[in-house]
Amino acid sequence: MPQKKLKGNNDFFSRVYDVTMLIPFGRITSYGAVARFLGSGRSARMVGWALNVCHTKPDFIPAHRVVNRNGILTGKFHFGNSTTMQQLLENEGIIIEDDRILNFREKFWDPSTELI
DNA sequence: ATTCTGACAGCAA
DNA sequence: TTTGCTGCCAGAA
Repeated sequence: MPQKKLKGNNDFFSRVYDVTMLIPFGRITSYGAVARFLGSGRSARMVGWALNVCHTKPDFIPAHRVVNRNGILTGKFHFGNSTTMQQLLENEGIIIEDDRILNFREKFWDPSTELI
């Protein structure tokens, strides 16, 4: 069987995708929260980098549910149209105004707390 | 091997 | 309050 790049069992990216896909419908989280759950609390940039190439993955990654710590849709430009990310979130009941989630704290989902 | 970059976060001013 | 710099780690050239 082909040895696919054996970089450890699951590479960092796979974990990011796994956690991201576990985000419940209508909930959101932050890059830092995911990074912290993965072990490196200060590697939030890697989470964003992983989501940057999530389009190359066969599975659907709800990357629109991941925003920065301010609740701002910093990655909306990576969804093709700038309004796609906001549309997806609003479709899940998230209220967004001026690229910022209003009820961010209410909808926030921390994997290290909720996921156990 | 070295250098640059990145969908961030934290802190200083 | 906002702005800017720094740290962080993995991938691409």
